[in-house]
Amino acid sequence: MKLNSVDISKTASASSIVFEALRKAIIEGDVQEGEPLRQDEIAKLFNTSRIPVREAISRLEEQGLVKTQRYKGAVVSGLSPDEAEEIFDFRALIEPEVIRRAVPLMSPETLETARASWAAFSASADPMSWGDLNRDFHSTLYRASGLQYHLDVIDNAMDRIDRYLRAQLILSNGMERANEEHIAIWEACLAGNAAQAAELTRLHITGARESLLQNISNLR
Amino acid sequence: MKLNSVDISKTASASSIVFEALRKAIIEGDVQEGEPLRQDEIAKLFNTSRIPVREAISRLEEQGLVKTQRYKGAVVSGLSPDEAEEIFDFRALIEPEVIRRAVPLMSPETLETARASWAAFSASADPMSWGDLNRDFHSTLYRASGLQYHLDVIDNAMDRIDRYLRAQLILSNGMERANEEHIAIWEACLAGNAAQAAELTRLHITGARESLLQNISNLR
DNA sequence: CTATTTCATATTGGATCCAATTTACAATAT
DNA sequence: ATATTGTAAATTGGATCCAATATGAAATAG
Repeated sequence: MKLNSVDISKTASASSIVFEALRKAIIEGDVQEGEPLRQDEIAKLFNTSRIPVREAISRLEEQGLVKTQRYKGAVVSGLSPDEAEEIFDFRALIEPEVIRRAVPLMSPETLETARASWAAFSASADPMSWGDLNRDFHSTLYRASGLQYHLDVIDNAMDRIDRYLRAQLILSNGMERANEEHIAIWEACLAGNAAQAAELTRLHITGARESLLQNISNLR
Repeated sequence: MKLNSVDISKTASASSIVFEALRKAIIEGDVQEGEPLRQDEIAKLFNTSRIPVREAISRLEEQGLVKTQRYKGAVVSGLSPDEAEEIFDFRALIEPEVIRRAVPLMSPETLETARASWAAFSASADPMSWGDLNRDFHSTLYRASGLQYHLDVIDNAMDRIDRYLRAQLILSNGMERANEEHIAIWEACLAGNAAQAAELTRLHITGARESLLQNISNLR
């Protein structure tokens, strides 16, 4: 029998749909930090009951994206400058190592996909899409490493600072600079120079950190 | 007014109690990998309804400790040798850096607490407590860094391999070796030699990884 | 006897209802 | 007027009930 099949067991539950939507809204800054998440309100928005909403919120808390207090509810958690700096330090430690191990494993398809990402990033005039394209570029390269745990951890770290990174891309010509650095990283990957790709990635991250810290007063 | 007060808002909800208990049972290996978590059964054990159990399970899934399939339920997730190796690699990357930054910040109290941990570890004849004392020793030292995000990430990584680490301590005289290495790390910290503490920590982790990989067939 | 098809049971996902707690505000006393 | 107390609305945590799905055994057709 020939037939386009989908694995029904993988269809999303209400709670995952709510979780993904809230996660996206939080990391993109659509709900401000400190803003409370009202279960009833969210349940109505998704035309569901509060049960899946509560499951979604407890998952968000486990990811560090919200903080809850008993009988008071959940608020979107923000980051102090120190906390943001710490997460940039963390990324600067782990991402260079991941790309270093990824370079020898990169297929032509990987490099082509990454090239398409930075090309789209470079060409896009829409600041709202910069964040996504930036993440696509890096995660495409990292994925070649096959280091799933590292990738998950990086994703969580990115989620926590996504808002600040987007702000940083808009401010202070961050986007132009990121673009040049992306091209340099990509060329190092293409050349198979793992050490250089790692070092450029490290500088890319510490550079973004410095730029963000300088601008942090503007963001508050 | 003078009165021994407790912050009632911090009293645990049913779902956190269930979450903590399941987490402990899983990382210590009291529930085997692959074993299903029946909501009803757990709810009865804790004399509660399935609602807090489900919240607990969804949090465990977010931590990677269980995997759930829609309408089929949750099973304790195991690690392939490759996955375990990856997590050791991850630890070998991040923990040396954390201790390196912690050393200059260690107070006499920190060093004393850590000393007490390795002394208890060294003196304990009970294999079941080795895992806890081992974690206490390292986390006491790491905590001095004040790097909360790093500490959280390390805790998650430790949770994922805790079972294997415990097994490894029992097998192949892992405990004696760990003990000697703990003392060496502690002495480097006492001497304020951050670089050495970092390198010894790295060797401590990669050594445990090698030993575990050699024994991994025995564990399955 | 084997393969397929009911069909009953077990289990999970979600909706609705109730209890516990917080919050905002009016009422009261000093 | 100000501080305290009482009260009602809002909100969350949990229990119970119902619906959707999976599982496994009995029934049935070949």
